[in-house]
Amino acid sequence: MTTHDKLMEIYQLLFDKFGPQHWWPGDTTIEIITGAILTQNTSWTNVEKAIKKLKETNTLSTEKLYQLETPQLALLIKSAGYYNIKANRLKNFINWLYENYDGDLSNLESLDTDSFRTELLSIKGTGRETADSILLYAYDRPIFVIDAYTARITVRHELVEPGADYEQLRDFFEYNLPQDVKLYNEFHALLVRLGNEFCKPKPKCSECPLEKLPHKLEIEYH
DNA sequence: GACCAGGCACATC
DNA sequence: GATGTGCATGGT
Repeated sequence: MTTHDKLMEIYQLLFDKFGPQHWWPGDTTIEIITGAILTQNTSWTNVEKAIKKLKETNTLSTEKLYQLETPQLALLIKSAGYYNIKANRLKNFINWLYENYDGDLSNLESLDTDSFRTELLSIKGTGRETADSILLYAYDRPIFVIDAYTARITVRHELVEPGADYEQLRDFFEYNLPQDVKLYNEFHALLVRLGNEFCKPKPKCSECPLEKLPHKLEIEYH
């Protein structure tokens, strides 16, 4: 059995169990980007409250976010946690957009994926997962997003070595799967769903849809 | 009350 | 390059 087959078996089990996840859970490009920054090390339910607040106050647009003072923005996104840092990070992105791309998110569409990723990573507060989430979920680029759940699941199932870093994990998925935006989108969303419900630090393997696949529990991702 | 959550930058060695 | 720390709310 090839690694590709193992990954597709996992994908099929997850899809059969959970069905389509309809990611990213947001309508507009700026909503996806905002969500990607706000969800850093934070549960989505907390982010939802912050997004709701931004919508209620009509501030979830590039123009309004650009006009808002950082302390005002921090208050609006309070429920997402780390709100001072995240207000700065969101402003960093918006300021970068205005300084380099005329404040227009559609001007980013013409970038090739490699330069796009490099540029995103140059913004303070936009790390690899945030950049890759924006590339895949806001701009349909074939980048496989890695997060703590994805790392934990693949390590526990002994698909990668413990201690594999972000780029090694991303290479692993992209090398062993076809370059398919729809697949990357759904697969990562399903892995997060699995992580949320079963593959916790203290796992619930007896109810897990991957229960019958080989796995170990003592391995943890860092 | 402890533990966890869809990271990231920065300091220090 | 590897490791440790601050950042903070809200659900279980």
